Parts: sequence; structure tokens; C-alpha cells
Amino acid sequence: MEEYLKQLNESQREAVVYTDGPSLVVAGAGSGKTRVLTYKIAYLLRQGLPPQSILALTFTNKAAREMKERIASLTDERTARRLWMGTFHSIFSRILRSEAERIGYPSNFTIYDATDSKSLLRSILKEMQLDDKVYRPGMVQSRISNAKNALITYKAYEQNKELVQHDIDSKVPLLREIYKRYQNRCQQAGAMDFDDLLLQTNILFRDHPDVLEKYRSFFQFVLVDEYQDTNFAQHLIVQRLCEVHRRICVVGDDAQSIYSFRGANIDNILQFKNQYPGCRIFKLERNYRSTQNIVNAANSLIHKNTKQIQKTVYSEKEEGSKVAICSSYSDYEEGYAVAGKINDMRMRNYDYADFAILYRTNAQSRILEEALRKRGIPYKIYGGLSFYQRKEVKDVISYLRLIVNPHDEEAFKRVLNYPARGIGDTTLNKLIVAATDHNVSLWTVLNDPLGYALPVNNGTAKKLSDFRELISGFIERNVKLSAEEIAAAVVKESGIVSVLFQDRSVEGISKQENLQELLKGIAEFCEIRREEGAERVSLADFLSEVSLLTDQDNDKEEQANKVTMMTVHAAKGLEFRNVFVVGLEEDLFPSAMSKDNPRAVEEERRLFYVAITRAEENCVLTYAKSRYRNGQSAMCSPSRFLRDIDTKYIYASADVATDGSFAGTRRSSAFSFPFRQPKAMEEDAYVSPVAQAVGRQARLTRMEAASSSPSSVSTSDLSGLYVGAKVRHDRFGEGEVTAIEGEGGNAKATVSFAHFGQKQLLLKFARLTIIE
DNA sequence: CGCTCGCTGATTTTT
DNA sequence: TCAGCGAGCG
Repeated sequence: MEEYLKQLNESQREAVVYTDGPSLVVAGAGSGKTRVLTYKIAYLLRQGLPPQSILALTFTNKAAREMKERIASLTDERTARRLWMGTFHSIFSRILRSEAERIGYPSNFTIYDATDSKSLLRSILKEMQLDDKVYRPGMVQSRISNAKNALITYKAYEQNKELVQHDIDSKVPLLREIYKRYQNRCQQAGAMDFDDLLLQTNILFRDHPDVLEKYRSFFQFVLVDEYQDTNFAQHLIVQRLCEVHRRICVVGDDAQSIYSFRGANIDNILQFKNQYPGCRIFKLERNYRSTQNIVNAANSLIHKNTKQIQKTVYSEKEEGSKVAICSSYSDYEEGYAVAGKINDMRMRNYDYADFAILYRTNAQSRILEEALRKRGIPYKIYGGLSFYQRKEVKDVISYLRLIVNPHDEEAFKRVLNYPARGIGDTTLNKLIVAATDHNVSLWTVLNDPLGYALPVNNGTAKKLSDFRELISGFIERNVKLSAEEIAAAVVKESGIVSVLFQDRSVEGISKQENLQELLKGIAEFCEIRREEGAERVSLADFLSEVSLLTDQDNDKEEQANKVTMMTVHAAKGLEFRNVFVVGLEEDLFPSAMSKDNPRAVEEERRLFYVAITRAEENCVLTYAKSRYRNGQSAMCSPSRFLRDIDTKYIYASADVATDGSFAGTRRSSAFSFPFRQPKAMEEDAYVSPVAQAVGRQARLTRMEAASSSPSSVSTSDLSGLYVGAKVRHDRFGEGEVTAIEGEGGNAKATVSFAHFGQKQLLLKFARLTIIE
């Protein structure tokens, strides 16, 4: 047996080596699911499958990146890079770009994020003069999203009597009209929303059998991670690709299905064996992560759910400490108790990085943050608004989007009067009216105001044409320039820099920093691509990568030694030695929205299951008796889920007693911790926005602070480079040259780095220093 | 057209 | 608590 297969247990190994037909791997929490996937891919590669014929779909960018790294260490960097591995959204956006004209989209289509879609819906609602209290944008958005995830186009929607009737009954009969207009506007703008990426892929495959055939034979083996979280659109894409060769392996855990609000359908995994007759089912039941008490407590909880695949997750680690339940009087004290407990436990040889605080909603993070800060505990928060959603960043990105695709309506609207150039809402609305009347994009109207009879006075007309000139100028230059050059030109010549740098306030400075960060990120992205051999890194290249990037992409370096704070959703797939799950109260966890719906409550229970099973050694559950909600303090009762856990695995903590004694403790302790912490501490406590910089997904670590423009890079003398030389790279550290090929400007060296595996580097760009 | 002030309403989770 | 929106004024 091959060496690496010995690193697997028997059931893992069986799952890995079975490649003859469809298989389902039911992987309990902490059972080595990722391990199976990575080894299986490695196994397929050893069997001679070329990497580019393997399609591996994950749920998050982070999961894809990590798996790629692990495969790179089992094989090599180059092979790993050629795998088709990524999220559904990123993989199929790539495919859609190359096949775009088949379905009537430009290949440089924009991807609308949730904010863009909502804003577009708002303006449609306004145009239709609908009351946004009845047609709440959020509700409309999720209805459309659900329809798309169920592959119901607006045409199908109009014709579906049931849906139309349902809308009439819910007093929102015009939903179908909104959906139709929304879709037309997206198409007009050359834009797809997140759901379109999946819907349009399905349409592409449905209507173009030759295209489907191409990808069918191209992807000889398909693997899907987190299958329990796939929706119908994703499920069908996979099925289309696999129904002929049936070389498919899906991995998941029905007990961890927590995304039904996004259309995920747990039946996809429950019904998999019926979809693929003859499918083999492998169960991974041994949990390597947590102690017995934690596993048993989680099991006793999840058994309260009805629908699930039968399995027995067990741990052979030590029994461990019981799951603690702590109550406190208020949310404030809850935070304080958690912070105190972390400090206590740190005395027992734990690092800050060994702790995670998990909560149901992002809103809960604030008060916890405050408590940690007062105690001087360093922390990092995941989630919340991402780097790209910050106004100043999104404004710049909008310019870039507009340059690549001037029909992009949402980008157009953001940029038209930013920086202020005297084109206000009135003029914008006139543009929109003209555009909708003629069924063209805003940009088209802007290019021929007279032709579309735009009712503006001379002054405004001049302002509009100035704006058009500005953007057209960028578009022309963009043909030749690289992403970083055009971005630099944009911030300078649009006036963004001068506006932003006038503001000396704290927020103003932070905005400037974010802008710098963005530019640096773009430069970094370009440099990485060049090192990989790209000729010119265009703005379109950059945007196509960046639009699907989320905030979860943080840097290992930055993660230093800090407590992790995140929602339970965000914590899926992660593990920590000590986990605090806070806010276990009715109407919060389970959320108030789900309490009347048994299915939804089951999902909340699974969510809680996910939370508990993140813990390796200690798991603390806390609830407060009162909590601030909507600015007002409200009484709350303990979560029903606390009663679902078998009491024999629970320890109801005495140190946070329910009586007044805790309050007294708090006061005295609070006194001994001055409100303000030393400055260094405060700065340290925040995750720098640097951590979220662009291009992270493409590379592993961050460049040194020195900002670099490639033109200024001194091409160090590498003529003395030879195979076997020890070299140092700014980001990859030390390594050994294993091969050199090409000459002059195209000379490439293959370097094997100690921590980053093999890389091929263009000597022209890679800043290598020979150290031996 | 642009800015400021005050009100209101929302809060579940994310690619 | 806070962001986002609308009204009203300069």
C-alpha cells in the first residue's frame, strides 16, 4: 500500500480508494472529511488522472484554498494549481465568462453583490411606485433569490399559477413583474447576481448540449464538499456533469446543514443514494477532534432532530471536562464573564488563539468586543462588513467596474456623482427614465443625450459630457494599461484622492488607509500574476477574481495570538481548543424567526450542533437573563436547546451563579481594570484591514510593507543562479532551485520552498536573492 | 444641487 | 444602537 494511504483510518481509506462509481461520504463532525477529500484527489492524480480533469467544488474560498495547499504538499504546487478547485460560484463564473456569448451576456459581465441587487430592486420599486413597506426590498430579494435557486426564471414564474396565486394571497401580486424588470435590468447592464451564476450555468447546459458535452468529458471526476449545503441549482449542475460517467464523490454531514435560508436543500444529501443507484456510502464516524463529553453532548442534542442519516459519532479521546453552562444577569455581564474565564484559563497554558467565541448574530459581537478590550485580551473578528463593502473601497471598485463594463448600472449610479460633480438625483432619475423608456443602459443614454431626448439644461449637459469623457478616457487607456496602472490613474484623475485626503478626521484617515490598501492589493495581485507568467494583468482579470472574494480570507501571519470571534455559520469547518457559545436564549438561538417552524428549529439545532462540535477540549455555553435589543433591554429565557443536551454531560457552573453575587464580583473586578488600555494593546486588538487585502486568495502570504511598483523592482542579478542554489524570496522565504529553463526575459526557475512547496517563478519579476 | 438634521426601522445566518 | 432615508433649507 502506498505510504500516504497509511495515514488514513480504515473507513477513510475505503472512501478514498473507491473510484469506480458514485459515492457518498457521510462525514461526522471532526471525522477527517477534508483529509478524505484531499487524499482522494491525490489518489486520483496518482492513478494518472490529469489535474485539470478533476473538478472539486467547495462551499467557501477558504476551504478551496486550504485544500489546494494540502494537495500541493502531497503532490506539488503546479499540479495543485491546475486542478479545478473552488466554490461553485467562482468555478462557474469562469465557465460562464468563456461561454458568455452563448447565453447573451458579455464575457466581461459584472457580478452584482447583494448590495447591488438590493439597490437595483429599490430603484425598480421606486419606478413602479410601490410602497417599500409592503414590498420590502429584503423580502423581494429573497423571493427572487429563492426562485432562481429553484431554477425558476421570471418567465416560468409568471406562468406558475401556484406562485402567482401565492403572491396574490400574500398581498404582493406584482412580484412577478418586479422579478421580470429586475432580470431585464441585470441583462441590460451585463450583470449577473450571485444566483445567476448558478442559474445561467444551468441554462447554458440545458440549451447548449455541445457545451455540456464539452465539460462533461473535460471533468472526468467531480468531487463536492459540504454537499448538505447545496441548493437545487448546484445539485442540478453537478448532476448534469456527472450523469453519464457517474464518477462523482460527494462529502457532507446532514447534521451540519445550516444554509437552508439560502436555498440549501438537505434532501440533496438525503436523497443522493436514490439519485445515483448503485452508489456506495461510506460513513466516517470517529471524531478525532473533541473529547468524549463534547461529542456525546452534541450527539444527545442532535438526536432530538427527526430527519437524519443514521450514524454514531464517537470519540476515543479522553472523557474530558463536561460542557459548562453559565448564566449571567445581562449581556454585558455575559461578555465580562467570558473575558474573565479566558483570562483564568490562559493561566493554564492556553494561548489566546486557543479560544473562540461563537454567536448567532453579528450584532452580538460589539458587547463581547468591549468586554475583551477592557480585559486587554487581543481578538479578531470575522464577518461583519467586508473590506470590499466599505464605501470608499466600493466607490473605487465601481469606477473600475464601469471601465470594464460601462453598462453596469449600479456602478454607474455610485460613481456618477462621486466625487461630487454637480450631477444630483434629479439628473440621475432623468437618465434612468430615458434608459428604461428606450430599454437601453444608462451609459448608452449618456453617450447620446440628444438622441434619447434627455431633458437637461446646458450646464448639466456639460457636466454629463465631462463625466462621459472621463470614463471614456479610462476605457481607452485600459486597453493598454495594467490593472494597477489604471486604478492609480482612476483615483488620481477622478478626484477621489483630493476629496478623501482633505478629510483629516479619524474616519477620513481610515478611509485613506483603506484606499491605499486597495491599491496595494491590486498591485500585489498584478505582481503575483506576472510571476506566474501572465503578460498583462488586466483590470477585467482583477475584477473577475475580486467580485467573489469575501472577508473570510484572512492571513495566517495576521492571526497571531488572538481570540477568534465569529458567527456560528462562519465557524463551520473550524476547530478550537476552547469554545464559548454565547447568547443561548429563546428568540436569539433559536432565532425568533424560526420558532414557529419546526423545520427551521431543526436547522437551528443543527447550527447549535455545529457550534458545540467546534470544541476540542472545553465547551462553555452561556446565556443572559436580559439583553439589549433594539436599544432596549429585554428579559430573556434560556434556550430550549440547553434542555436538549443530556444532563450527564453538563456541568452547570457555580462561578457565574444566578444570584446577585456575580454582579458584585463584576463591580469589584471592573474597578481593577481601568477603562482604557495601553495604546499598543488597543491597536493590536483590531484586525487590520490589511488582513483583508486583495489578491489574498491567489497567494499565501503578504508582501512586506514596502509597497512595490513592478517597474521599480530592481532586477537583481540572477545570472549566477544554478540548480541547487539556495535562494530567498520576499514572501515564500527560503528555498532551493530545482530547475531553470528559458532564457533572457523569459527565464524561469523552479524553486522548492521550505513552507510553500514548489513554485515556478519568472526571474524577470521574482525578487530572488541567492543566499548560498 | 448639496448638506444637515431628525426620524424610523431593522436585525439571521453568506456565496 | 445605528445606519439609511427623506424633508427642508442654503
